[in-house]
Amino acid sequence: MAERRDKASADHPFAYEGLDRVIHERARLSLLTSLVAHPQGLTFAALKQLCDLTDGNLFRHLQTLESEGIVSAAKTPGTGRPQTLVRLTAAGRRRYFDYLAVLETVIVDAARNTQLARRKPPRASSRG
Amino acid sequence: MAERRDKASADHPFAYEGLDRVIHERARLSLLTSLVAHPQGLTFAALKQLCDLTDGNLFRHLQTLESEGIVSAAKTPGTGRPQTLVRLTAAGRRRYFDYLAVLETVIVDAARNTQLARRKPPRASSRG
DNA sequence: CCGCGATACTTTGTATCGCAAAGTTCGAGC
DNA sequence: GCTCGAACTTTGCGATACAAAGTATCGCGG
Repeated sequence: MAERRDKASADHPFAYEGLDRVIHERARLSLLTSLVAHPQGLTFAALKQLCDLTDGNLFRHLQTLESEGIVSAAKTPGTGRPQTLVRLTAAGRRRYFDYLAVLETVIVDAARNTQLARRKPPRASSRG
Repeated sequence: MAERRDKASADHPFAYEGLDRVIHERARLSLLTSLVAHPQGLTFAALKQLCDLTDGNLFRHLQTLESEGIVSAAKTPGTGRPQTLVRLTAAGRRRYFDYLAVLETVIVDAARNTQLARRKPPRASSRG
């Protein structure tokens, strides 16, 4: 049941449509992996350092992620210098893990098919 | 020069600079995964079907991959309709697996860090 | 108090690149 | 011979990643 999208997968076994473009981008993948490791949130500067991004680059990607509801940016309301604290939302975390699952599929596919390939190409996907 | 990269990795643990932009693109990742599974090569039409790509799109990505020496495209020399047979080169296969290794690192990192995160966020602010 | 530099964030411009629609060539069928 | 269709190829548009430059605030020294 509920194999509607699997139908497409069956027709196009290597399409990997589940690879969200929003998350798949290297910089954003880095950011999200960082944030997963720090559920209490990370500052702008910390993210910049961890992911080796320039200011503008980081800002742009954070904007994208925030507009998608994947991260939330809260500015410290105190009188001191307002530092943005970036956190991963629940939906964002779920979406991230969903993406990771697809990545694992890619890796498993590659590994399994490589096994077959190394043994010998018996029949090259005759039917599916 | 190459050691500098490791140094950078140490400073920026989540940068994942090893994620080759050429391979990381979804369509090309699909193509390479397909080709890994079919060392005898695949035709233009087969790749189009497997990866669910349009003609122009497929052509463009094959161009990119070929110019990088990742795949080789050989046209059937027979008198019949010349069909391009695309194969993964040895260098391409190596590069692909190198990329996959980095992907695995991402997944492992995420999984490990998630373990810590799932235990519980002990204190909201890391440093006071 | 006022300038000076540093830090945190934002804006803007460019160059790249993914994507698909249209074009071209070749073979098969009528 | 002409048409239809499949296999490629070309072209143009739109999105976006990237970084350089700009703005605002804080802390320090005069």
